[in-house]
Amino acid sequence: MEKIKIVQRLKEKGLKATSQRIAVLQAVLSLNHPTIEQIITQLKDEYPTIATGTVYKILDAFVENGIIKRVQTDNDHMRFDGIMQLHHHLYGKDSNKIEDYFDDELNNLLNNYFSKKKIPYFDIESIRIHLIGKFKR
Amino acid sequence: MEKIKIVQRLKEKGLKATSQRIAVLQAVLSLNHPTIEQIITQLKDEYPTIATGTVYKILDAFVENGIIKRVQTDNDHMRFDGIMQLHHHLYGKDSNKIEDYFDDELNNLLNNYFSKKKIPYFDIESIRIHLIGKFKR
DNA sequence: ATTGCTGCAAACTCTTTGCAAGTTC
DNA sequence: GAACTTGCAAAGAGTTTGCAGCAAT
Repeated sequence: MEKIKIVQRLKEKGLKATSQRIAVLQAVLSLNHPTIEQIITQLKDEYPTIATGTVYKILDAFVENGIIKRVQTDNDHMRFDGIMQLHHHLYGKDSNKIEDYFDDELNNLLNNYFSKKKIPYFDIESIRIHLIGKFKR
Repeated sequence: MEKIKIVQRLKEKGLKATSQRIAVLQAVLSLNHPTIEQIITQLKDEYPTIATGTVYKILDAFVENGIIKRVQTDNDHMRFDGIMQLHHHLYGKDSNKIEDYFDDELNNLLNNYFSKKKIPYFDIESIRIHLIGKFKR
């Protein structure tokens, strides 16, 4: 994504477009569900002075403002996802890999299903599928 | 669950049925996706001498042996689930609540769907739905 | 008796916080 | 210039580890 769009994405939410934020958002978008560590590693080349605490603060601000999302994991460290469009995830059982999975047919199927079968005590806002299995080589 | 079945569940996996393990498993089964803290709180009454590190070790052993599962969360602390039967989860958006959701009709629908629509580079072993929304009061 | 488990406390790792100095609008 | 953001370093929280003593089989 070009820098101009990144800046836009920040300003839309009322966040100041500092060079650190731009770099962090670029990193999240270019990496695949990265941990903080991976983000910092990626940044250090072009931005060796960035502070760990700053990266945490930036990512928190992004999540709060709906610019990125946290990825759910069993346990390991925080991971982030810059794709805000509805999608699902493939979780590699042995590898630590998480891949995006887009499937509108599936989304329709599920929306249909849950529009008929209501859960009495719960209002669904979004539906996410976790497909757990193995990536083929 | 009665104590005898708990002991069975441990011995089946080759784990010694210590009183600490029995108490931890009972706690996980009686609580709703508890954190470690909740488990320890529950245990302290009847078992005030149990050590935090021991609880961590016990839970790890349980997960490794398929006696319980970890629950995925955005970020907060480890949570555990003693129900091994296939089921899904409702995540309260504001509350921190996670509830179980059983739905065989849904399971069939999804199994059907994915038996037709293969993902070329991925072998699905299990499908879990996360329904994110709000619990009605 | 053997093997495995617990309790404890110290060590680790990741994450959060506070504040002065620096930037953006 | 006002308001916000960064860097830094220290503190916090949760989790892991090692080992001597203890318990289960």
